[in-house]
Amino acid sequence: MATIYDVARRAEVSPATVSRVVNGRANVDPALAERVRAAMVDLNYRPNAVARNLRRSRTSMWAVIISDIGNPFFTSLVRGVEDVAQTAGYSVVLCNSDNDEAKEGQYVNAALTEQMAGVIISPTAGSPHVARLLDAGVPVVVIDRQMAGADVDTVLVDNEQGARDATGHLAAAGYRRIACITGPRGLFTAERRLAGYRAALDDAGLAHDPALVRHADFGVDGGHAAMHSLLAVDPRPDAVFVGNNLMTIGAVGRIFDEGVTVPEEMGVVGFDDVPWATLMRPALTTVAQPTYSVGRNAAELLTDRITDPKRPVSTVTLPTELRVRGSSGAKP
Amino acid sequence: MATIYDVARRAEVSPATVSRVVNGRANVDPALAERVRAAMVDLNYRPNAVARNLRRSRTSMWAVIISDIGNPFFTSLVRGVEDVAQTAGYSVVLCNSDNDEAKEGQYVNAALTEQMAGVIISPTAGSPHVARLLDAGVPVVVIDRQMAGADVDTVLVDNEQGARDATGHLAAAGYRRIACITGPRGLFTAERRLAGYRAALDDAGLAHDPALVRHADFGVDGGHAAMHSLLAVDPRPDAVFVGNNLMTIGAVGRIFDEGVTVPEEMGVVGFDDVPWATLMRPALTTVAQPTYSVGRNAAELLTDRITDPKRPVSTVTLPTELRVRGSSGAKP
DNA sequence: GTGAAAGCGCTAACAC
DNA sequence: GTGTTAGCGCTTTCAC
Repeated sequence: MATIYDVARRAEVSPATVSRVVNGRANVDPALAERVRAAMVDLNYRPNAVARNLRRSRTSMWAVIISDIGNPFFTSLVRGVEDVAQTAGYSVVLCNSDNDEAKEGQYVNAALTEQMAGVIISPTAGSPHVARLLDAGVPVVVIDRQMAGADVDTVLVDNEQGARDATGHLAAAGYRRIACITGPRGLFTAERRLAGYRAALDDAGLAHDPALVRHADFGVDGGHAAMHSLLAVDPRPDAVFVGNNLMTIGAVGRIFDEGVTVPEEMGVVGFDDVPWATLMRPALTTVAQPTYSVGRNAAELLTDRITDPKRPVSTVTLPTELRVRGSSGAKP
Repeated sequence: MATIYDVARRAEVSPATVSRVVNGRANVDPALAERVRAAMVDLNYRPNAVARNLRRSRTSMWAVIISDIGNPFFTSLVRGVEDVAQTAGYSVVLCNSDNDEAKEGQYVNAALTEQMAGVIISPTAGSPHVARLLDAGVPVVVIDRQMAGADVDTVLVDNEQGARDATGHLAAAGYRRIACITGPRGLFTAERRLAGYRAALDDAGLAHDPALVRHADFGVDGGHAAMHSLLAVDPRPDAVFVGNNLMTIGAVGRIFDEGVTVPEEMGVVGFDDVPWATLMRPALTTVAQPTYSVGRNAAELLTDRITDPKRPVSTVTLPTELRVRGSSGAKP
């Protein structure tokens, strides 16, 4: 691998001049610059980013640590981050923590030891790792979760309002015993969505029946099991608001297994829009999250934070959008 | 940030000794080692990976460059890679090329300048970038595509056999005018799947009707448009084999739009299993790919290549599995 | 406008 | 078993 010295020798200039050309500094004689460029091509020179990073003691990479690479939520989020990163001159590396605190810790270590320029993270519940990044002075933006008491830039979606819209829509369609399957107790998004569900019941003057609320694990099987137990409640719920996309798969699967009809016997609204929502029969009504915007906003907050580490932290909350389809069609 | 010299001073040893302790070398007096560890904790010392990488002139990161982060195919593939990487002591960073050759080029540049220890890549069609990695001596494993004439370790799934199984299954179920929607012309996986479709028609003694073959873009809209035009063919096809998961969404959507019934008027089999296959009514018959295994195998080939750069290249081809569900139910 | 030279933080000979 | 020392390849003062 050719080094900057090889190029300098061949172009008969000093390494400093090569460096200036490589980095597009002015103050280089055009003739010299041309010679340098020719030498770089001849030698197939490629700057060694590791050496540069060491010398500058900073890198141009961002780590995006997400909790589940399989969740469509993160797909367009990553695109939003990438689009901003690219114009700002950063590369994005994705790290998949799989909702596992230990794995998350490893990636945080990597971000720290690799001197990443910034980190965007959707932390696992009660994660101690965000604090470690903050302590080390690494610019951080948290997405999708609010860190209790942490002084950190954050991008959220309005989970409560989204859940309230969804549940309110079911109530308006005539459903009266509306159940809720939400995520694990104590998890930020799960609690907010549950709160929105409750608020909507109040709005509609419907009674709260604790027997109609389930906490599951945000996974397919959890949704399936929760729906199984809800269908055994007497009197049976006539609608269900499911608090994320994967649990919706499980819940709807269970509803079909039991031969219960949608939307006549059971209205369904899911949180998170998914590409296949229109493929279900009836098509699935969902609360769509502005995932691309979440990514963009997080990336913009990160560039701002990198530019000015002292600026006050801010939290951006983005609205959801209810997409009404057949699964919540008016109760006959 | 504390350096190795700070730790050495505090522990009253040399930097070399600290380095030995950090890297778990033997040959260090336990008492000294203890002092060093204490000093590291006191100073909250964290080794600077950039400096280490420069000195060793290698890193412990792998780049996994995938063509579409939104495709479920890559989800468990990444898990397979990560599981192997972790035990081998590597970190995995994901790069999303979005099937864009320019973006892929950027990530290849990053892998090169950042001195990545290895690269696993699903290249865009006709990508020149794999050759650049190879030329630079970077260990590379190609997945999902066969690079014409390139001397590179490769992990594939048996696209042709999978398509043949799918189409043969439709024929066996009694469908007679079986259409095919495959990917872009010249794309490796698209061509192999088309070849498998044709082989199955031969197996079943069915005629080849060129009017029943479509090339689309492996996206939802492409599948939708292709199905739209297939439904206008007279006589209409009575079944369709769709060459990837996203196009299947579009194609099935179109079939429903037209009020055509599945599986009675139109049998459907898709390539790539998806989590929501069982949610469709009827549930979707698919050709499942062993995605996790693809990831594991690629990672294992990569470690082998890193260990022994001179070993002959190998290609691993993994079998698919036909998952029969309702959408291909016997034609009445 | 250009070059000489000093490190960034670490590891690995080599000497003791 | 431990310390000294010389770089890894680059950027950046500081002279000129």
